[in-house]
Amino acid sequence: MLKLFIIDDHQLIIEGIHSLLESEKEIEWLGSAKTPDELMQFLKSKQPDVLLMDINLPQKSGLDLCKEVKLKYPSIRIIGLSTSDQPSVIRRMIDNGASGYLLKDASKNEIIEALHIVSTGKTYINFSVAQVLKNNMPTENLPILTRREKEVLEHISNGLTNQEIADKLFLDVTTINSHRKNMLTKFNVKNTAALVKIALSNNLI
Amino acid sequence: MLKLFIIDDHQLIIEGIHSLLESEKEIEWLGSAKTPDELMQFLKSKQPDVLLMDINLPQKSGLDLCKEVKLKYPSIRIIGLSTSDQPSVIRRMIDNGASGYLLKDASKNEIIEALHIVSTGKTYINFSVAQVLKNNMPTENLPILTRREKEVLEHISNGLTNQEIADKLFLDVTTINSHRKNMLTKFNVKNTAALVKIALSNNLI
DNA sequence: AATTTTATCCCCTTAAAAGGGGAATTTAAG
DNA sequence: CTTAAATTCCCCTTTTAAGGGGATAAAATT
Repeated sequence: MLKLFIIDDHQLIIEGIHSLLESEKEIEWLGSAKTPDELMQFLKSKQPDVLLMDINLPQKSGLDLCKEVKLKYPSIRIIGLSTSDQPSVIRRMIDNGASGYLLKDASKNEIIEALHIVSTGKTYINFSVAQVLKNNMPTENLPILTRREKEVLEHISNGLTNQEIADKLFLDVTTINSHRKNMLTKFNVKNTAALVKIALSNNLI
Repeated sequence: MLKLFIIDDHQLIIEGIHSLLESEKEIEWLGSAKTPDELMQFLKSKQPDVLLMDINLPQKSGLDLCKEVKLKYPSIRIIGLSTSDQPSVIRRMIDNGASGYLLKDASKNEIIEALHIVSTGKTYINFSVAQVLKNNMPTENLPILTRREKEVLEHISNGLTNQEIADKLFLDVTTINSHRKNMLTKFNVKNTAALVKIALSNNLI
């Protein structure tokens, strides 16, 4: 009996997967959560064998949540679930302790297969996901934004100037300027417009 | 008996909804499509009463597809389905002939309710969608970018300076600067970072 | 045919960001 | 504990964008 729990902010997907797996005798549906808080609350009392996790959660990034869950409950296997097929995200998800990755265009059989493989401790990568990863092995090393940088970048993308951001965060203008320059260097771009574009199209903010 | 067809590029959602509605006796599942071509092919032979349509299709925008289907088969009721809750998209979807709109965080019951309401010719708007619309009634009229502006903005988002864009398009720097300033005015933002963000998150470039 | 939008070019001024350094303290990681 | 990374602050100069005007010709709409 494979105990399964799912976290996704979309009710439809939760119900859909539930309904899809209902007929599977060897899968036990432990329940679902729509927010990270709900999930962590549930895990206190009961732990699934496998956790299906949508990585595009509104409140918290799946990356962070994955790390958090793995830290507290190392025995839980996590399968990332998403529509996006950005290699960087997939790779980072695996780095953060996920045992597998499924795109939402997977079929019922693929999910079931993934659940079983993962529950035995192996890693499952969807075929199409594997393709994406393979084609991007050499390239695609996205810089990592620190917490502060992310915060600053968010304000930048909302049109605030260095001075305004500084006021808002109770910091010096030069500090904000430093962060800004650091990010430009990190991403190897030469102005804010390009920075915002890269960050947005990689879901970094 | 309500004949239902669904188009969505995600297998999981198709199967999920199918499984979800299987037990509903008054709903007849006609089938599903993953691409606009498949859909149009199917419609030649058979027409559903209600068509559930994901508006974030990779090939073609749901907006256009909706218009196309409605033109050829006016009797088919269309319900837009998406994760996004951008008021502009929802409104344009309705403008293009959709009879309803569901967010993917709707529940089973909401879907069933929507299907029935829509099939009688009425319009169904999800509660949360309605909220979004209401809060954006007066505002939310996205400016329209001209061909040239779009071209310039694309270069801006790639990090080119006015001078570089001017060189590339064989124009004067002041021209590019004019376009830039026009766009800032149009979108009511005060710098390029915010401009790029708005444009990207509304798929304008 | 008349009007509005688009696209182009021009002026000048100010504000802000980018570029190029350096350095001190926290905080996190090995 | 020791090292590395993150966060903070500072200097200075140059480049670029933003703000506030205006003008003209070509398209596109009405």
